[in-house]
Amino acid sequence: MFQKEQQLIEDKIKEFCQANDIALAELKWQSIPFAGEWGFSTSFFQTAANEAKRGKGAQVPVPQKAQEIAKQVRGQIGSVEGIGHIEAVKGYLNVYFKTSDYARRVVDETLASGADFGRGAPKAETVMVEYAQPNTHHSFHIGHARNTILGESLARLVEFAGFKTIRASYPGDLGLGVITVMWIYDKFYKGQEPEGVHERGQWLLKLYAEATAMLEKKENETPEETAKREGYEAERREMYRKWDAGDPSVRELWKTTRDWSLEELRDILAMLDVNIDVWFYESEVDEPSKSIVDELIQKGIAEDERADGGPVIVKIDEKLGLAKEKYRTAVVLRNDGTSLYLTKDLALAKVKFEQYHVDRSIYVVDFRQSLHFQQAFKILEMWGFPQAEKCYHLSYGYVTLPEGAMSARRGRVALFKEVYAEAARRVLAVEAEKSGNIPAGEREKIASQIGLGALVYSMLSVDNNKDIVFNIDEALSFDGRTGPYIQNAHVRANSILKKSNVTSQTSDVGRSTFDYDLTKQEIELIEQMSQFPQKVQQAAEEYRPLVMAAYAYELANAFHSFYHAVPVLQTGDENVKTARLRLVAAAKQVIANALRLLDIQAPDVM
RNA sequence: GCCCCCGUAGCUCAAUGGACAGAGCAACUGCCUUCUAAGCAGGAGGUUGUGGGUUCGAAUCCCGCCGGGGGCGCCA
Repeated sequence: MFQKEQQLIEDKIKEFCQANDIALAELKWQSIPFAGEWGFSTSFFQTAANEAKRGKGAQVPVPQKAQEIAKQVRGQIGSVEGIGHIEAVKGYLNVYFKTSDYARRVVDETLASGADFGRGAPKAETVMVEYAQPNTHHSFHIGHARNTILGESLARLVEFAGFKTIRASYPGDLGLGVITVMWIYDKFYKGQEPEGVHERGQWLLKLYAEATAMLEKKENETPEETAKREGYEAERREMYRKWDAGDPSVRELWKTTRDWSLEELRDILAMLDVNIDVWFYESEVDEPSKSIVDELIQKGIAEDERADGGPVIVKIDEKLGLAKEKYRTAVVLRNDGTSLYLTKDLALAKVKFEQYHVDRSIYVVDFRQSLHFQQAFKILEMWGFPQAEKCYHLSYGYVTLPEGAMSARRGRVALFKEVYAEAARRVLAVEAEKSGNIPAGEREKIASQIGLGALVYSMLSVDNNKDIVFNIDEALSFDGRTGPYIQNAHVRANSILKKSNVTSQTSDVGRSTFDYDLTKQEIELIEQMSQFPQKVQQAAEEYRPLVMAAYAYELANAFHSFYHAVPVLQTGDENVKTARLRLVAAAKQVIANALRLLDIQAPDVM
């Protein structure tokens, strides 16, 4: 936001150092950690170290030398438009803005840009973010929710940072797990169908758990039990074979049950305000992936061991001549000719780049699949796929329950839908006592916004590579560093504006000059607001919604402090009141923008 | 055996080469006849798992060790 001044000073520093034969290191600008005044700073430690290496002032310790240089530089800069004063402290050069100018610029720019405040300049690249890849014939649990929330927030960040963005979902609609559910349904539950989208979806999960129990080898099985289990297993394999061969009745059963799951998935994505642009399905890349395997065999990359009862494999390490195992050997086709997860990802990459013309492809998938993606991307490279290096696996930690890993087979899962309902229930209980003024009809909607805000924030305020132990009381907490805390700041800002008959949309409350003595709370708030654009870029570049989540809290925190300490409507001075109203409108806007990037709703009342 | 991730306050997490390692929760002290107390203000809490190394400077980078988790030929 203040590149012009920064550039000007940078030029002056360079000029000075050149004239005085000082080996200036690259200038890294950062904000000054102390609150109270705005500015930016740079240090001269590296430059001082450079000088020491050249034998100049070798006796002087680096920090002291850095301070000397900072002092000299400071003396040379003179006055710069918009800059109040400049200090040399502890080896740093601190450049301070004129308070009233800075405040006015931040507030004016925020109100002028509105929902676009912080948006990055358009960039030429198109980025595809693939997330929301639950398996069908299961139900959507809290682990899928983390994946979806992370992917959605990332997509919003990348898009807002200026990239053309395509959101892709890739449900796993085939494989042994899917067939397992179909097998038990066909054998024991044929014709049954629970009422309700979610009931039906969740029922399939129960069938899966039941089927797995039947098919699992038990200790101390009687010969009869073993025979029965082996019979079931043969039936399941046979069904898979029939699916693969395109048997009409099996395909029909598959289509029906698959739709049940997909309906549930679409409903959940709507709750999360996720709008997928492109739907890929494993079943659609199944056939194309097999021809890729043929090609791999022809090119001598893959080895076909099917004649000896083996699968088709790629000995990646061996082909690359690696001494240590790294990529290992990957199976790309079963001995019965059916494809695998890995096989399908080869075909999917091709579709993404060739059909959708993306420049970069991000796969949001938990860290346990790291080897899978390393293998997939490496095989693509060996195959001669030029965009292999543009594929990036965004790995994140997985979600477990306090009692251990979630397990669909054991029926030990925290279903998203149930957590969501519980969240809304808890908010409603709080609303009953605190929000008497909200009409009953509106309360429910707000309750789900706040409840979801808590849940979403708890997922995004942990860095990607950290596992989450899902504790419902912590995830749905409304106090402290939480989603509702940030939403509440938005609500309070709105409350002031409402009482003054000003909204952020009609921000026309007259011009303001901020030429009075600003309180430290106002200064801190404006400081936070001004950082939003760079936080957007950082979060998008690092693929880390956490950066935005942490920022949103800091911003809300600054607003709450301001709200408490600084009167707005009660201010006597009209000029001050006008300026503060504009500040509140601007702050509300930035909070809303930040929440939007986190896929959290910003209600006006709560 | 090989590879990946994690280890920071009692607990959950920030800080990714720079200024005194910061928040929240829990516990403690104050603040609602004043724009919503889902809030604010304050004190307390640390040998950043451990031993070396690189650097003017390391929670951060490199090597070793310890502890926890995950992955490693026909699951997804």
